[in-house]
Parts: sequence; structure tokens; C-alpha cells
Amino acid sequence: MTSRLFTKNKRVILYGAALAVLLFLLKWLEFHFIIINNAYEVYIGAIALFFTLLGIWLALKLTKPKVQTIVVEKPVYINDVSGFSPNLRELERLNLSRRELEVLELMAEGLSNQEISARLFVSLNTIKTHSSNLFDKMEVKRRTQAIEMAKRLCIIP
Amino acid sequence: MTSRLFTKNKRVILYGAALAVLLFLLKWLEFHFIIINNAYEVYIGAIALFFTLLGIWLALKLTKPKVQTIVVEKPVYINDVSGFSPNLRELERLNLSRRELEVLELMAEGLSNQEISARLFVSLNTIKTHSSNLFDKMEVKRRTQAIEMAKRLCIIP
DNA sequence: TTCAAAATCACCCGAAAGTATGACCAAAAT
DNA sequence: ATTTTGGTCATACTTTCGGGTGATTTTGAA
Repeated sequence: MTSRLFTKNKRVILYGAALAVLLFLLKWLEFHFIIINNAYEVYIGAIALFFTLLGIWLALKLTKPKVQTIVVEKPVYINDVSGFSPNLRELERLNLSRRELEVLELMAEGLSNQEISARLFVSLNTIKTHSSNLFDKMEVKRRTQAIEMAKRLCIIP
Repeated sequence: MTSRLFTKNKRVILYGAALAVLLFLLKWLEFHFIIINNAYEVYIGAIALFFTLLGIWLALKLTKPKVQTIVVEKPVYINDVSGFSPNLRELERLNLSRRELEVLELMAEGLSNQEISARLFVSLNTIKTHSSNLFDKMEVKRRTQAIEMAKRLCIIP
């Protein structure tokens, strides 16, 4: 830590050194007058205190402020009602026909085959055929599984 | 910055003071021997350097790093199971029993009654009873409708 | 302890779902 | 022109689902 400080800021070192030399000279001038009064300890203590504070000041002033970065992940829930974008890749991969997708969507709404056939104006048997093909393509066995998979793959909202 | 440092860490101040006093005593003992050699300036310089370094060390060691909080928005998709909070109001309103809720969840996973009964180690008839009661409470006619409603009410993920 | 709700299971029956197969037709691709 | 594909429909059959009813046991709270 300290070494990094001294290797990086050359200007700082020169500044500190110059200040130290200046103080040194001042001391040398005052030395004899103060020393005579037998106040050696006080003098040494004052110097120690001063340079301690100088060191603290130097460190605080001239080091880059320590920054501890805390990354807080804020979950943003995606509202399915407003902006639903179907997973086109999966949709393409499954290779469902238009009609099959229609049937799948109505299934997911909880309609029975009978109701779906009425909605699409076709016979019950047709819906059965579609759903059967649907299950084959999605590799599932039941309509509930088809719904689960479709929701998981984001094919339907 | 400096005042905060001194007001907060009393232990640090005592530590520094003790160290200073100790050094002071050492100097006082050595004082006369070194002073005699007319090396005052060197002695003063050494003390200045030492306490400067001490101050720097203190400042670097004991300052608290500034905390910078960065909030990163993380998209969470609806089928993320980890952050799912069930709608407790609706759950309470429907007044489903524990078992019925279990059955509902397994239904939504696409399991048949047979598979659910195997999963819960009960008979098929028990599952039928549960599902029947479930449909009554949810006021639906089919399992697919129950699933659709449960998802819409955020009872299950 | 008592009582109600919950959980368990059984049987029957009809409805719905799903499988398998085949057929027809039209549009699109080859 | 032929093949492929998607959509339609049908029959026959099996499985699953769901309703209705009734019964026993467990359990939790008053």
C-alpha cells in the first residue's frame, strides 16, 4: 500500500521531501535557542506530532479515495400482459402449423375439444387430429403437458 | 475526515498515543548519547520521517472506504421459480387444503391423476376426490381451466 | 375429550380425451 | 405433372377424467 503510493506519485514525493528539507532548515536555525532551554522532550514531541499529522494529511489528501463498489441486482419483473413476445426460435423448432397453434392456445385457455371445435367451426374429430399431431410434435402425452411446455417455452403467454 | 477518524476510533487514538509515549521514553534514554555526537539534525530527521510514515500508515490503514452502490437492473422472467410469491389473498379466498394445492401444482406440471397418485403415495381414487373438490372450490369444470385460473391468480408459478 | 375438517379409499357410470388408421381435398413445392 | 403438406373428417377403440355417493381414518382446534 505504502510502496504503491511512493512509486506512483513522483510529484508527491518531491513535494514532501521539499517540505521536510524546509522544516529541517527551520529547525537548524531555531535549534540552538530552543535546545538551550532543556525542552528537548517537548521539542521532539512537537515534531513527532506535527509529522504524524503531516503523514495523515498527505495520505488523505493525495491517495485516491477508496471506493468499494457494491452491486445490487434489482429484479425487474417482466409483465406478460403488456409485452409478450413469443419465442420464435422454439416455435419454429416445433414446426407447428397455424391450426395446431390455434388449438394449443385455446387448450391453454381451458377449453375442451368440443368447445374448441365449436370456436373454430370444425368437427370434434378434426380437433382430436390436430391435438394428436400437436402432442407428437411437442413430444408430450397430454394437453396439460402441452400447456406446461408451451408456457415454459414462451410460445403462449 | 480527520476529525471523524479521531472521534470514532478511541482504541486507535490510545494505541497511537501509547506508541508515541513509548518512543518518547526511548528517545529520552538515548537522548544524551546521541545528542553528544552532534547528530541532532539526523536524529530530528529520523523522527520526522518515522512519524510521517506512521501518519501515512495510520491514515491508509484506518480510513473507511467510500461505499458506492450501483444498482443493476436484472430482468427476471415470469417462469423464474426462485422469485415467485404466491398470491396469498386469492389462495386464502379459495380455501384450498394443503393436499388440494399439491394436487393442483402437480396437475399444472402436466401429470395425470395416475402419476399424481404415484407421486403422493395415495390411490388414484383419492386424487380424483381431491381434484373434484378442487374444481368445486375453484368453480371450474376441467383441470385445464383450473390450471389457467391458478396461473392467472398467481397461485402457482 | 369432543367435534369438524381434512384426508383417505372404493365403486359406478358417463363424458372427455387420446390413439390409430384411413380418406378426401386444395394449395404449395418440386 | 407429381409429390408434399396442411386441413378436414370419420370410425373404432382405449384410457383418462370427472361426477356422484358413501365410508373410514387422521388430525387439529375448541
